[in-house]
Amino acid sequence: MITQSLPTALPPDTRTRILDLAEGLLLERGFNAFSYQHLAKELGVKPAAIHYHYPSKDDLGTAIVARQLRRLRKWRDLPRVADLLPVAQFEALLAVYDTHLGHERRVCLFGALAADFRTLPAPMQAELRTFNRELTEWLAQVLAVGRATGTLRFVGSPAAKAAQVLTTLTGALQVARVHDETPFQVIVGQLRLELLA
Amino acid sequence: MITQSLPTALPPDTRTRILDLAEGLLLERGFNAFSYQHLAKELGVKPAAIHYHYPSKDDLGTAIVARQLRRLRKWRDLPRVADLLPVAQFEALLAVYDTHLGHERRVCLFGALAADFRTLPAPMQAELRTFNRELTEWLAQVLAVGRATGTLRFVGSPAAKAAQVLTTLTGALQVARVHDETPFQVIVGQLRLELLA
DNA sequence: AAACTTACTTACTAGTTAGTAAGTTTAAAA
DNA sequence: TTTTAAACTTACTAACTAGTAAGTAAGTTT
Repeated sequence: MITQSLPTALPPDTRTRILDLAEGLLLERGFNAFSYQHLAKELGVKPAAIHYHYPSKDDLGTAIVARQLRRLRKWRDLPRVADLLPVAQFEALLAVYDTHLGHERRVCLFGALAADFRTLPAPMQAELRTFNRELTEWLAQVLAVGRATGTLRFVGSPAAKAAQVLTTLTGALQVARVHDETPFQVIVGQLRLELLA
Repeated sequence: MITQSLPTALPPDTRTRILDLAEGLLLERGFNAFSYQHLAKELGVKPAAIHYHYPSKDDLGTAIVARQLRRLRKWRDLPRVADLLPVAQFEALLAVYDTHLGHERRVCLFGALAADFRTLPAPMQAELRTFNRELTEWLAQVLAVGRATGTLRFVGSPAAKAAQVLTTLTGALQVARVHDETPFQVIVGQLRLELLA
């Protein structure tokens, strides 16, 4: 047996460890609920080390959103996603949201930042708008093809339905945080019931 | 013409002015984005005056949610709401969310607090859960009667549909904040299209 | 008139925040 | 071998945070 080595999972450097931890805290507790001190203590470095990699908290926040945007584009264009039939693409999207539940009931990026949106630095706002726009456009396309091929069923425009479905998923993760996983499963079940032809 | 005097709109006392301002800031910028200093400066009093009325920020936050819960119950039981037909009750609910758009594009209480939920004091968490549960139960009843009388149309259980619709409305106000009012109108239009028989 | 209450202000504490400047260690490059 | 650059630590600042304690002025009750 040959040792698997592509892609090699290198031990993440400090820069990445900061980003991972900050992203986790953002999605679990909100952007204003963690500080450079928290990050530093958890990572076993001094706060100034965080400033070395991300001079300001604005830079750190923007880096988090920018990375999520890169991930979205990469995921969307992956053959194992792009080549699926619309129904399977929709299920793949639901699986992503379902994953959040298993990770400390994280909300999605959009749901984590929307309420505090006006307190965010402008570059972060811009990245988040792009993130939401591209995801909505992708889903609209999936829905359009799905309806055209008779595997997905809905009334109205694909764009409107996409906006509605994504908004519902964002909210469903928030409800899961406030109560428990049950309402999330109920809401996703309702979405499937309505959409799958 | 007789001067209208019931209920008299007294100039609000400091206690109420604090609550009103804090609620506005909560819904416009998030719970962690305002301080006793902000409140005091805006109201022309000293921070200690706020502490006199609401000893801790936890107390203030809990008072905001508790008042919203009282308002919900009062609204729901108002004759001009309780006596409406289901379709009109649903439209009355949509009107409430629409009102938020006109007020600096405020999100709803639930949408403002869900992301930061774990950082909130326990009494605030409890009040918010009750708020969401009662609102969902109310809408489930409205939907059940609406479908039974043939004026509302949906598949699945009324409870599941109610959870889905409220979650969508919460998210729609958040999307409106991040982008503009357009996606909110699009999503609400989609809801009407699907639900109104 | 005396006692008490309400609604504050003044003055303070202790802790946290983001952020900076200067120095140190380590390893790679010239 | 010297130089250079990356990745930090140490030590600090200025501003802000919630919260407290003591005092005060005005009105209410007894």
